[in-house]
Amino acid sequence: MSDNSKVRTRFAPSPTGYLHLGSIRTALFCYLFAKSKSGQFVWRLEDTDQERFVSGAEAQMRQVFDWLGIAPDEGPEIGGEFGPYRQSERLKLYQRFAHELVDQGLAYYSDLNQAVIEEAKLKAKQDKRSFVFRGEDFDRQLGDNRANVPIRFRMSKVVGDTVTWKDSIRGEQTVNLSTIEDFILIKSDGYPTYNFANVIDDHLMQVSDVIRAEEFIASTPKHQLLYQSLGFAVPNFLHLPIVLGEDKKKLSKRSGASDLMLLKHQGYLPNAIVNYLALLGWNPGSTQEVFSLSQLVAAFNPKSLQVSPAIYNQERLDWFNTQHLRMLGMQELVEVFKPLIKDYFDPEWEASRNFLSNPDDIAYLERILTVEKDKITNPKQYIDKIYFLYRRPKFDQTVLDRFDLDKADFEVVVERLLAVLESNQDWEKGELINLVKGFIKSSGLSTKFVMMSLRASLTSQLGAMGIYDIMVLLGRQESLARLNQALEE
RNA sequence: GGCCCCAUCGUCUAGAGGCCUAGGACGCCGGGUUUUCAUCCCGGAAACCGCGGGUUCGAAUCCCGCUGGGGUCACCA
Repeated sequence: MSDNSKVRTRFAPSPTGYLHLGSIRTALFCYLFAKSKSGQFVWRLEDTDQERFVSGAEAQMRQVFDWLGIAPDEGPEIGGEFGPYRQSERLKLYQRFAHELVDQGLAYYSDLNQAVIEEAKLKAKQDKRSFVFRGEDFDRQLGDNRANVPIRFRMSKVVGDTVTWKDSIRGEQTVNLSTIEDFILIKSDGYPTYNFANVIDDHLMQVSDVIRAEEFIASTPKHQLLYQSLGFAVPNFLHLPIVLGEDKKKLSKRSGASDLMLLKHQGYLPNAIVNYLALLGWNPGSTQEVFSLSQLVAAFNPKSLQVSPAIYNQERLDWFNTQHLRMLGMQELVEVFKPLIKDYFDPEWEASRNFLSNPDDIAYLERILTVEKDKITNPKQYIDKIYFLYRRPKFDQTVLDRFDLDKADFEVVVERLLAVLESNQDWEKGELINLVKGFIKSSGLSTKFVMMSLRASLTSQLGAMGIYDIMVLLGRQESLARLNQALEE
């Protein structure tokens, strides 16, 4: 199946929970692979586990694709000529192929008691050897009632000693047949197992390249056997390395930012996440780091895919986010910040329910962002920094301690500063700079001390934005009020 | 434990026998710009290429062993 004109990849998650960064990266590579070859990217839902099914998971996945821009060409709800795309809606298909194998003697009904197998398994463990279940050892007569009886693949019918396949980035792989058990094709509830449904669907949906995570390498020999037995053409296989958390353990919900929607709420841009993920385990063959999705499609080459695991690193993601933040226009930037600001205020400030629905609020936000546009590196943290613009912070002795300012000196400066500033009506940036500079010069005080005093009075916090911008944004009345408040304390 | 996969700065990576006294990026440290914060700019430290053997005139690059890490051993995917 090396027909380049019909490249089709597929992302086939099970709806058992939220997609984490690792699986999203797998989806991304499937997408990039297909699109870089003008192929199709198919989304299939592997909902064959009735017990672990999580309703809402499918919708969440859809949301993720939409937000990231990794649009599947086919899938549940989306449709396509190879549907349905939910495995639970394809049960008859799997049954048909399973029965075909049974008729050929390549599979059999196996109603063996689970306890018997467990016992054999335990014994194998005691003997320090691996347990490989083969029906022959447990053969028994089956009555007429075959309902609720699982179907197993019959290994004894397979000819040869080994199975071999070629992984697109790992090379030739060989596994000894003796390590493969009579695995289950159809479960007793009539649903297919992953191993079986996967092969049937990839064939029926004409998938040319099976791109999935490393953890599936171990089950690939079973798939090979199935392709052979069913007489299906074998697609290309490519197993991606897994993504490890910062603790070097497999990425999980607990690894922090594994929930994409959480990242979204923290002001991370979809392009930044895509960019970061793409460069985690792949390189463009140049020193270029910043890419848009379409640039990634153009640059993508599976040959540069890494074969060893990569560790997720938030700081690097942050950097990519900054890069993509800088490329945004003002309107887009406002859209990023609107929900963040709203989230920040809503819980503590009832009156803010309507916050940002007022055009004045949007205009104010826009004024802030215009000043700060090229300085923001982390949206979520940034809100903390500019909080003082929205609400007057409490001023007390601890503020002075934080700034390492002497109380007596501080009061004298603020008092004199206040006199100078009050005399000014314009409150325009250039004028304020002249005023303060003039004051510094005539007073003979150090710039740092004066600026720090101003900063302490106006914001009560270290490190926000430039002083003059703060004064302008706050306005004359509020600025003077804060200076006065600092004096009273 | 069996089987399988992997191994270059803390992290993401370049490197497909001589271009490597190992390059880039994130982070970190130092300096400069900003008479304040941040941004930005410049510089620096950081991998004796996991270890040990080979092959070769020559190895991060090829081979073998070891060690370490990971995956997988379900009527889960």
